[in-house]
Amino acid sequence: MPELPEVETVVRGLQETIVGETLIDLEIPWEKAFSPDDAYDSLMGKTITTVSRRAKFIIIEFEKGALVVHLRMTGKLTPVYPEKHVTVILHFQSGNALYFQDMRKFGRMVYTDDPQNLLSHLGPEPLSAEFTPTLFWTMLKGRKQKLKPLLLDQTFLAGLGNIYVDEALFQAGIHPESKAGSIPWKNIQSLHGAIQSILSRSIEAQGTTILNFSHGDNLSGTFQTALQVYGRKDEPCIVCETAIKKIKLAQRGTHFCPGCQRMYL
DNA sequence: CGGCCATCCTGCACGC
DNA sequence: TGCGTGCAGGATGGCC
Repeated sequence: MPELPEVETVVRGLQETIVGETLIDLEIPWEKAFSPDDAYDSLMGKTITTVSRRAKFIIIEFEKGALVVHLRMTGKLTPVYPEKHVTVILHFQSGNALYFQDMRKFGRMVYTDDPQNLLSHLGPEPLSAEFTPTLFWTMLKGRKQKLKPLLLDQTFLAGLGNIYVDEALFQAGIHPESKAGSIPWKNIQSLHGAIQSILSRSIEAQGTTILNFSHGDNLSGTFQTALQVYGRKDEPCIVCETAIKKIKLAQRGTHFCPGCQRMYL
């Protein structure tokens, strides 16, 4: 499933392939994937000027207006025609096309005149200069909820997904059920560092990073080898050999080491 | 406010 | 072998 680093990789690819393309047709085989349904006239004949990312959203900007895309679990944007699960197709004047393929059909593409406003509810970017340990401390201060659900809240911090939250909390030695406002300054610094290093290492590993854990899907690539708790239920912790525990937290599978990750209450 | 839950989807694992 | 059941998850919205 695409997390922030995968989305960043997709965006970098699109910057090379679709900027300058002019839209001449729009096909929507799966209607729920696209909104609003009267966007056709606004988009036709428009040329793509930039492609960027905000959290896990892809922003495809035209001369006027933008398509904002969220891949959710299984979405892909590809210039190569996929046989199955195509939800939206952009046809360009050049003869090229961009296919939105999405097996589970959770992904969405929205046309908007004002992408900034559409995404204004999002919290800070975890890799931005703005997101400092001091800011993180301010954000956590006084918060009473459990740490992991808060870290997954995109209005709190934008871009972290389930897998990387588990990994960051392990790396920082903090129990996912800790009370957010009770984390000591030193450990906030550790967590901040863990979040940034995991995300940036994963971006570096991009070409080969495939984090699709849904059951039988094979993990290929390099970053999987860096996963220390996610998907390792009952296996020994790589640090202390305690069996990795899996619980349900905020409706999400949550992996942690009871030996290494301390609970702050 | 915090913590639940359902919803959307499909493919795969598992048990019988 | 084959079938039914349950699980996985990002984000939103509703409920208590």
